[in-house]
Amino acid sequence: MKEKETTLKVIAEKLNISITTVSKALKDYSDVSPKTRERVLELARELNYTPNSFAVNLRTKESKTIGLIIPEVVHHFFSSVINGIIAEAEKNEYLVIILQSNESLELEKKQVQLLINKRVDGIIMSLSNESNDDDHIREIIQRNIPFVMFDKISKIIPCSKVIIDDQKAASAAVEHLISVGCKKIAHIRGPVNPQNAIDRFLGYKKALEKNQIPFDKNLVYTCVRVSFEEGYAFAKEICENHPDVDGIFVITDLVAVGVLAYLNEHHIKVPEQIAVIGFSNWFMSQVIQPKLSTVDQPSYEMGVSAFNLLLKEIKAVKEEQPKVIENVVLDTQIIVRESTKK
Amino acid sequence: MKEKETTLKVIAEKLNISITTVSKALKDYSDVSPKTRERVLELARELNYTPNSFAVNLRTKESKTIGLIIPEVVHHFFSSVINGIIAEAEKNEYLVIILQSNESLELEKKQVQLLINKRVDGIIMSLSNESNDDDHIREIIQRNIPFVMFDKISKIIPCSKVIIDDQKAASAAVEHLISVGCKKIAHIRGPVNPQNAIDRFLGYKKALEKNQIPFDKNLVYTCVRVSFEEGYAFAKEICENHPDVDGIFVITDLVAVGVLAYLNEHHIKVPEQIAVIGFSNWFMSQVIQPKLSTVDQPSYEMGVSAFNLLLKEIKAVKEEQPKVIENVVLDTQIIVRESTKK
DNA sequence: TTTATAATCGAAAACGTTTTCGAAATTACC
DNA sequence: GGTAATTTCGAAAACGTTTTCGATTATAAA
Repeated sequence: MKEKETTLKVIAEKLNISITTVSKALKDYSDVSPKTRERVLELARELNYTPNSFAVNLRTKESKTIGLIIPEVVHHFFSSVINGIIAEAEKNEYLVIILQSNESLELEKKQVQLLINKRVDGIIMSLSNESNDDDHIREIIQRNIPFVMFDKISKIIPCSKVIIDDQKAASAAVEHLISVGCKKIAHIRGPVNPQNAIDRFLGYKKALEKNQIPFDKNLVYTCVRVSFEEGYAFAKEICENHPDVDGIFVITDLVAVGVLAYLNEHHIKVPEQIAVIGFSNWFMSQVIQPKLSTVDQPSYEMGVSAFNLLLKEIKAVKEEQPKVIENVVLDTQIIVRESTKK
Repeated sequence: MKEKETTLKVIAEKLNISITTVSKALKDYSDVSPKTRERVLELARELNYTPNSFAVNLRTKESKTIGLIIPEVVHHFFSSVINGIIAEAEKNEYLVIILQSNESLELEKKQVQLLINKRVDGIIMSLSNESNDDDHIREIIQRNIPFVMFDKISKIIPCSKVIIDDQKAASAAVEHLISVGCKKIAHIRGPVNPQNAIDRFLGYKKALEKNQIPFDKNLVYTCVRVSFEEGYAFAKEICENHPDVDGIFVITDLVAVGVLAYLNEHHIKVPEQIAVIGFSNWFMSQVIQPKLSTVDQPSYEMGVSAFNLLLKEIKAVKEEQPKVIENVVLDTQIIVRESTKK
């Protein structure tokens, strides 16, 4: 036999008072006498009462749950962001539903629909490489659902964003290569679509210009999958076709590690013959040989501020205040390790 | 002015039919005429109707949402498991709320409560290192909430589990070290509490016995935080106090990478002087120097079967069938790389 | 004692859906 | 035409909570 759930009703019946009073007692309303409040609290504790969140959701029209869509979970950067988001969410008594788009626009669209249908209180998102300012994103805005983008954003969508200054960071990385004596610097860039790949490429170009190094489009290699293997393959191409390249700026550490693997295997000295700098400061980068120089991106903090921006929007929407769009740009930092220490 | 939500009621009013009929039309009940069904479907599409999940949850007493508690998100193994779980969940139209215990029992307890209060349809969990068969776990069982444990499990909790045979896998790893000629093998083990650390230790011991190598408790080092730094420090201790050790079996790759870092820095040849084998096959292991031998643990598949076990339980509970406890033991595989290839 | 004020309570509606069961309308059959 | 069988519909209850507003009771003031 199943014991029945403890609801306001059973408490009310046992105490011979109304459901209303029970509810008020539990929520510290002022119009319930200390005596009855005490009796209610005690019985509630005894019967292990927990409010039925389904009913609360329906009544209050909020679920204290947010949705998070990211391209990949198994990814040092993204899992760190997740970490920041769920930590901050928990502090504020929010739960986080995580979905993974696998870099597929189609999946991403489905997932946005899922979250809208679930009526989450807000959505945090980093776009897939295929995605830009598409209808599904616009629908979120249109429905006035609190919405924050981070990292892989779309510039033209009007919403709060948490990013780094990719262009500036990339410039700094390339200037670091120049400062250690590199004269001919290749760039292994990310896919054509994502804004941060574009910005890092622009940063690369700008740093060259600033230092009177001619830009050569043949020295730019474009990743499709942003993988270890691509790094390996492009390193091979660079060495075979441009033996005078003495520095490589790579879109992200994972790819840079592929580059190092090729260079190591072919006994090309890093950094003496070719200096390499990555991006994102994956954990891996500090344990490989040679240790990889990189750009540190505050991933955990990104998660924290993305959640806090979202929370602000959630509150604003609840109080029917006008929406405030806020952009947070977090600082990056060049981490110099062996791969550029000439 | 806010346009009001599309509900069954507004559709019903516009078509001058009852809410009941609208609901039935949308859910393909047989007792609604093709004509009215068509009218309903069309208007629903036009008004972009999506059922209010809060109301559905309340009515059906299920939310198509499960909870997942793990010790750490930023962890190659766990993020792979997450990947498997949310992929499989999505196929079955479930969403996943993820919580991170940070290896803290106290946090874990809070989170279990959170999920119970949220009334998720089921819970998947990997215990924190501090946790064992505690009250909060028992409460899940007691409330008859579908529940599956994986990886870090408690042997005495009666519930479905997805694990590997840690003891067997550890034995195989140690026997592999023996097969390449190691005579004196140290073990850097995990914390005292978790079952898998215990089992791997037992596997280590058993492999020694089987090969007539005397067990020496001084060659066993116990991690507390299971970190890179501990690997580094224990490697130092081993080299300084037991210079004749020629093989090390390490609880997990992260720690093993710390070991390799120390050995590399001190020009101790791996595997010639000391062979090293890790556990879990983190991505990192194939890109460091020397490439790390390890035990491959099918993390993605673990996630998939954990979800499927949970789904079975959810269905069983819904149909009020007796609970079936099922244990899935997945295969592991020794991956031989440079760190043991003598 | 009467009246006014404050403290305490509860009825009822609402949130939006699902489902049961009976009523009404249509069709089939003779 | 009437009756029976079938199709189509809708009223209403239920899920469990929150909140408004009016009613009742106890206390204070006159």
